[in-house]
Amino acid sequence: MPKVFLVKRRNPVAAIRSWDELPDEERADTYIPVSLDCMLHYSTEDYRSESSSSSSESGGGHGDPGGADLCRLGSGSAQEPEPSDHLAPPAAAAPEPGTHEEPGLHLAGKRPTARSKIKFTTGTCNEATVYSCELCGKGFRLQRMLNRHLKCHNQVKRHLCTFCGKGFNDTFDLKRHVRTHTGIRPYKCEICNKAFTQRCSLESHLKKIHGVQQQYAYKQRRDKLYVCEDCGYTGPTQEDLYLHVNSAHPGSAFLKKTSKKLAAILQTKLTSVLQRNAKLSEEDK
DNA sequence: AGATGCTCCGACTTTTTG
DNA sequence: CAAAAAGTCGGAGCATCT
Repeated sequence: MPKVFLVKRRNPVAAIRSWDELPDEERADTYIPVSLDCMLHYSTEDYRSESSSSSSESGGGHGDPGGADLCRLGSGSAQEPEPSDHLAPPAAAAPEPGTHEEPGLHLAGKRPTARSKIKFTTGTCNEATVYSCELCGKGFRLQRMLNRHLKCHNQVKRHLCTFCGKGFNDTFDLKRHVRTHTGIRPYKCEICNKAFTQRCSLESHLKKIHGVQQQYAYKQRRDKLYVCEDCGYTGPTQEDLYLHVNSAHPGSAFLKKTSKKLAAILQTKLTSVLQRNAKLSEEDK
């Protein structure tokens, strides 16, 4: 099966550099507001049959599936996922794929074949409430986790790449993807200067090529890297990045997105720095 | 105030390409 | 086989809604 999601070429039409500047309706006209309907029409079997017959279209779009309506709520011990139940053949009422009018389905590609990697998270929380997915039986401790998981089953994706049109469920996924278009590679190997878009790629490179094993405890947070998605600049702190963007990319969406609280703090620091610099330059005269 | 949604990021993983 | 790209989940912070 050809790899359908690899970015091969840049869409010459897409000239918009920053997707964040787009309103929701433009960056994702395929977005379907939270509603149960779209998912009730979409059984697992439909999903699978579509997957198997999927064209070479890219990952296509998911949309908000409608949250808790699709979950079964129960205790962890009494509510084990029942995959066979969830994977049962589609209800007869289920429409032919593509027959129900789902806005944006024209853009929504077919989901790739179901992956084998299934992580069941219900096993360790017997006493806790578990929200389980009606489609695949996965369980989640938090409803918001289930809600997000449900997006994986949906064909409509909210976040579209302005370069190639590929859709993603998560803004971060889109951000990560866009780096393949912009060429920004924040993670550099200090030994050979080779750069990577993802930290795991760098760590894999370090281990396999240079035999350098990163010493991180399980789930230990690495030093966060603050990346300017406009030019690839990386800074050690958010303040550092803010200062950079403020001076180098005044119109950047990053500045608009920075929360007011944080922006106020950073702006105060920035102002004091500027004042100090001005004072120093005056003293030099 | 609590619930919920959105966003962000790390982490682990798989799949495909060259 | 290494690298690239992507799928997905855990967790957290913030904003908005009820």
